[in-house]
Amino acid sequence: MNKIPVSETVSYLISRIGKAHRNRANALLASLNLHAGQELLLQQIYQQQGITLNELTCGMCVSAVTVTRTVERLEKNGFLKKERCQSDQRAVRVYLTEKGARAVESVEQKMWEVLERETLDNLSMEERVLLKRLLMQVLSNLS
Amino acid sequence: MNKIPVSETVSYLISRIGKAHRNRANALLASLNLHAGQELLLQQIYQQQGITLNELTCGMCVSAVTVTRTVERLEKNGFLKKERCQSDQRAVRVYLTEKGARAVESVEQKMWEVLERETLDNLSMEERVLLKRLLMQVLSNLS
DNA sequence: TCCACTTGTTTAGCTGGCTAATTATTTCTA
DNA sequence: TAGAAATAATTAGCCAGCTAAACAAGTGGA
Repeated sequence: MNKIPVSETVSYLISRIGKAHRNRANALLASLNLHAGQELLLQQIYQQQGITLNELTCGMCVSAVTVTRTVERLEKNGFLKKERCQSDQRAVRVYLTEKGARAVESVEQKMWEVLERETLDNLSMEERVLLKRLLMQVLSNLS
Repeated sequence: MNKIPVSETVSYLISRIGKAHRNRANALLASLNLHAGQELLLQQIYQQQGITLNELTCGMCVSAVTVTRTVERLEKNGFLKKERCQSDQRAVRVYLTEKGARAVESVEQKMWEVLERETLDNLSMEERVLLKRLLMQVLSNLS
């Protein structure tokens, strides 16, 4: 039962990769005046205009508080508009503005594609497929 | 050149895993009144009593500001003590208190081992070795 | 119908991360 | 040796995440 040091564990690797990956995403988003958390949210609204905050909360695996505040800042910066739901006055629906829609469209080019290319650099096709399969199992383990 | 949706990329998987992993680490640390960022810092001090804030900054791949504030909070909660360096009055050296040392020792049992076991659940030995190798390449790509 | 419960959102207050700018000290160099 | 440059830490102010607690609106049952 010879223990391996923490710095040699897969868990430690994951925490380092998570940070490096987020840092890189933020750097790529900086030119669009967006942050990583904001981008995922805009993307969801892009796919479903009029989505409610509660639906955003579920879809992003993030607390409702975080959604409220992120939406608030994105509205202040002109990326989206809020509107209270007619049929259920508790709920708030959000819609992308033109600025918001343009941002989502250019992010795919400027961030996700670059990030994916950089992440998978130096890996063969077989290794990429394998990595994806293993990571899906890890995500399932942690969820 | 048929594009795959963002939600099918390895990058997206990594961001989801990063969050799930951090959440699980925080949950395991909660009983010790620690957060994930604080633990890594205490661990470094444990390995090198009297380490300076600047050395901590380099070792953790984190900004100097974050180190200053995390150290401040950990000192307030009695996990460590600060002391100005004699030979270089600019630098600050930090030392674990007994409480801090006990915390580091129990974290290894209560967090890292559990986290590693959960992370690698349902993977064979060969898959674990492979996953580690692939993740080391990814980390290298992103650093 | 009215009260209890559930649901959607928000407020308050915390940690963790960042950049930019400031302060204090050391080091280097003209 | 005096002044410029580099280094270590801090302050101010931002975004992202969280829990706990409050509030408002809908739902259901006695």
